[in-house]
Amino acid sequence: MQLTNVREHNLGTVLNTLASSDAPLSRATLAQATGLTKPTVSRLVDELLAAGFLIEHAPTRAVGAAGGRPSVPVSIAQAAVVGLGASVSADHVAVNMIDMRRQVVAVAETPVTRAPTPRDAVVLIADLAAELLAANPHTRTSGICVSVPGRLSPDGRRVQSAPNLGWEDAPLAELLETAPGLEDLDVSVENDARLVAETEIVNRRGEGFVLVYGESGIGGAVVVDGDIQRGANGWGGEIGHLCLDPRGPECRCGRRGCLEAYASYWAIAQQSMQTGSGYISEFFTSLEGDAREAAIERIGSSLGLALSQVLNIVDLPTVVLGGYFRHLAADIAPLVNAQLDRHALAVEAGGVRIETTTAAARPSLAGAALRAIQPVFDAPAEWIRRFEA
Amino acid sequence: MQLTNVREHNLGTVLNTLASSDAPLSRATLAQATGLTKPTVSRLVDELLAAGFLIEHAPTRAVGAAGGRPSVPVSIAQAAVVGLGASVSADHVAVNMIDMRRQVVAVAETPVTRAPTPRDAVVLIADLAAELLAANPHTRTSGICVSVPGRLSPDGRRVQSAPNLGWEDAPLAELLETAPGLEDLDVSVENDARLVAETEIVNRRGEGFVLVYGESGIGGAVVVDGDIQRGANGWGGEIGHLCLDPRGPECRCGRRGCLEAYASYWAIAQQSMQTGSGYISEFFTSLEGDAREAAIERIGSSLGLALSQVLNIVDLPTVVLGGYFRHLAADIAPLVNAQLDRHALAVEAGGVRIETTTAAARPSLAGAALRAIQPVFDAPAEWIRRFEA
DNA sequence: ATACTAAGTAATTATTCATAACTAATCGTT
DNA sequence: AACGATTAGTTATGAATAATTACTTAGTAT
Repeated sequence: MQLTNVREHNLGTVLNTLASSDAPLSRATLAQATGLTKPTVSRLVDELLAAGFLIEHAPTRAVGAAGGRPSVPVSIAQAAVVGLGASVSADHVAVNMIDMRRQVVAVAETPVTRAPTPRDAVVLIADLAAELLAANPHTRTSGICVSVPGRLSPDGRRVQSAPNLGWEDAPLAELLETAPGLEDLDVSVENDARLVAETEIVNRRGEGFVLVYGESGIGGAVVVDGDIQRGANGWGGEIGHLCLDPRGPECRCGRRGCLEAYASYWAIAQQSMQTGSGYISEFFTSLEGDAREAAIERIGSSLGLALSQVLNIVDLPTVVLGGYFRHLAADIAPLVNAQLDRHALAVEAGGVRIETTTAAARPSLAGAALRAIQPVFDAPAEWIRRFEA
Repeated sequence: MQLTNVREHNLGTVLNTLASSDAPLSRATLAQATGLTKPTVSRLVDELLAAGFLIEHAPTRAVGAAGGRPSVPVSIAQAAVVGLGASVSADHVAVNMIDMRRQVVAVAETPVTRAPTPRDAVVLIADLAAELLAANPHTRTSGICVSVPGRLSPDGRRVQSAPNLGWEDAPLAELLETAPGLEDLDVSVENDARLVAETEIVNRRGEGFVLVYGESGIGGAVVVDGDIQRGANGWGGEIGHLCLDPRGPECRCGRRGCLEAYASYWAIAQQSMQTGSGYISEFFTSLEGDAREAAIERIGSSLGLALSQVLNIVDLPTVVLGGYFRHLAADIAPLVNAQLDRHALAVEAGGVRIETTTAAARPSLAGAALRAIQPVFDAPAEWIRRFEA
């Protein structure tokens, strides 16, 4: 432990404590929450105020007590720093901007007629980013994170495969770093399901969960203590290819009996003999009658079995349904629960809650921007230095 | 981060760096390995030397270089502190002693004719511990950890159920703490499979793995970055009750198609119509001909399928087979690999290594003692104070 | 002998948080 | 209105720790 890191660590603690609090907090409350002493917190808060990362509010009188000096609540300043998120899909490219309150302040989008090449996608992203930055001229920007519906290399610099975009081994991080207008930004790339998980981590304040995300395929993430489990090759949480039955239906991946072969968009479309309009969520809302019944049954029970397996291995209290599973949640939850009751150990103890993603719209885009700005919370001193220079 | 903790942290870093090195290290090497400066390391090493936690060796000349002052290697002193491990099973109670080199220095054992009650087990453990401590009078002891073949409460103080011992909701930690002779020791209780994992963590230097441990049931552990994943209710890594087939054979736990219902001792014994001598490893070595073939086939393929599921969720590079699986490893490995090839994503990238537990004998007992002494490595300053007082 | 190299030590400095005492601001009671 | 009680926040001082810099030590190579 370098002594230099202690202040960095403590500044981060203060900032993160404020970030995960709904209301502004006083220095005294912060001291109690962080375990640091009042003078220490005072110093740290002053430093963050000077950097423009925090703002002071009007003094408020003590809560229920008899007297006492009014406290001066501080909270995170919106405009101090922003992060950019981007997402690429077969029909549009979008970029958004998030402030340090973790609220989206701007979105820009370009529709495309067919899936862009990696190079085209980067150009579109750079243009949209420039547009957003021009419209908000006085902000300092930490970085940009791009959400991709596909699998990444373990180092996160290449997109190994994104079937929906037709990408194979695309050096996306490198393209982004050299794109005009993005030179000064920290660049990262991440899988869309993982970024939905990032949004959930923020909204759930670090409690562990298993995310299942239905889009073109079925993605997922396992989150323990606020950290996404990546594993040795970056495939941690790839719930879509859990084997439910070795003699089950064939999957796109060439294996047999994967969850995707039961509960994915293409599997259900195939099963119900419908072509699908191309828009996944529309497809599911368009299903009616017996076809809908059958799809619900198939999705609910296969998902329940897969989740039983996941929960027996990682033992987490919450399952979060995202993507089109979110829209079907009310219908599939009883079926999922029935399977969990039958197969999951965790049900005997604390039980398992089935919930849906908390973000209203574009959770992976929101997650991308969150990922872009998170470093500022983790190492404020470094960013204070960078923005001064 | 309290400033007080910095030294504690750095002492721990130095001690753990030395512990995970085969050879003694010089102060200069330690400085490089830990990222601390030479003067700082010098101070920390001197402190640990004064406490008797380290010893200096004779100076050795520089390795391949042209000249230079000879370095003075230091290494961990064996006798500084010992930890006690204990294990309880249906036919014996054992206690061992491990030094800070993490080597077993003494073992004592009492056979029993039938499974002891919790109270009797504690008496036997305390007697054996007293015996070992009396035979090694000049050592300071950190604590004792007891290995139990059963499921613990989330706080680790009660044995919720241990079918082999006939225990139900036994307050083992409390009984141990009040046992005569153990008053001054830190007491803990842990599941046997988890303690086998603890041994593997030490021997594998923190690389992640999945452990499958076959004894009376099938236990397991998932280890990521040197940490055993426990989960919300303490059931993380309970691979034995993964569901391989919802319509599969009935399991002891009341569910259907659990791995245990295919690959456990009792399932195989049932299948092969043999009574079993009572000793599990003897049972498997006694199997011959078709019965053995069938058992291998059944164990290998079910284990392979279960491991495929685990690895798709946690994506780790190594599977470690323990307990009776260890003895069958050569035979079942091809079958396991065949299933992994068919169902596990990880095989496509780095591949998965199938290995066996590294400890020669009694891995759970060794793990118990390791667990007992580990706190000394993590917070040396605290123990230096405790031993001074 | 001399130069060179690397290990380890010593003295000083800088950074940081902890402690304790103090000031500030408000409420309630007398 | 005066006073005490209460809580927030600041100031001054102190203690702990690692970083920096320069130095000494003990060898090898020429």
